[in-house]
Amino acid sequence: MPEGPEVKKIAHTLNLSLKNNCLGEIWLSGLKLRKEINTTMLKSRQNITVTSVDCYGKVLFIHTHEQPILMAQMGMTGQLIIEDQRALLKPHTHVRWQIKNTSKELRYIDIRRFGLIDSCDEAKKAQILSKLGPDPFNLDKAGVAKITNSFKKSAKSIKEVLLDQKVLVGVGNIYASEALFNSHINPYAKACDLSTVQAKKLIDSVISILKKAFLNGGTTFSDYVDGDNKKGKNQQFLQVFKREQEPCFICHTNILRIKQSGRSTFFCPSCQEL
DNA sequence: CCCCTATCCTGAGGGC
DNA sequence: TGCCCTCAGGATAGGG
Repeated sequence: MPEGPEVKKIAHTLNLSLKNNCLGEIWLSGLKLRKEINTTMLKSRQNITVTSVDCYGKVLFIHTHEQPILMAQMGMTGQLIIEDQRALLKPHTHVRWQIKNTSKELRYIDIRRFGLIDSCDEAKKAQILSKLGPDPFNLDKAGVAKITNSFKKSAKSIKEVLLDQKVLVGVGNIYASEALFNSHINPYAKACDLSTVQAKKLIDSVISILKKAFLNGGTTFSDYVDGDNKKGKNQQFLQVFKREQEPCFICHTNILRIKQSGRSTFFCPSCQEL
């Protein structure tokens, strides 16, 4: 569910409430997520102080005084929230960490169980990051060149390439459609056919759209909430996503929905002519 | 190597 | 009311 801006917002809010706090007793539902949770590892992580929470793309890291680092991926419906110990448990709560010397706990909730709770040491983390593309939230010239180069090497549609976390991180199904609309690029266009100017414009659109989404607290359609259980506001500002058969805000042509690799893409056939 | 599909899950919503 | 279908913000294994 959450894309880059949402995960970044979760990391940001969790960092504020977890930093310098100690994760205490842990409770597990016992159900399997995308992969089996390593119970032994998690139990060995009890009574460890959190130093910071951050993320790279859609992967969230809870750093602690000792390794390994806790790692979370939210999949489609994952939530990582701080709640009062006595607050009613949401259905599908799978992991709870008591936060020592407070009345709060950290909870992982995941309806569809496509997420992951795992751990890694610094070496494994570096290995994971090395397989991922540049981060639009922190892009330098080399990063832009790397992304442009990936576009040039792919005959797949630009929409599909934007979703590939090896090309760049943080773009999911919502922001792929939004970025293509913003840069007037047709989602069917082959990535390798983009001109240098188009590629540059698209990368700029991705950066501004992800940053704006983060500042708006993320996009909430059904489940997404940040670490404080707060919904986002960015859904109010979407231009094409989930607007099938509604008029384009620019030219009033009806927005179309198509399928690419089994996933919906929304675009304006007039503003984004092939 | 690339490309495509099926798959992991639950729940909401539409048509009949 | 219920049943069956499609759809959903992600990522990966496995076949061709």
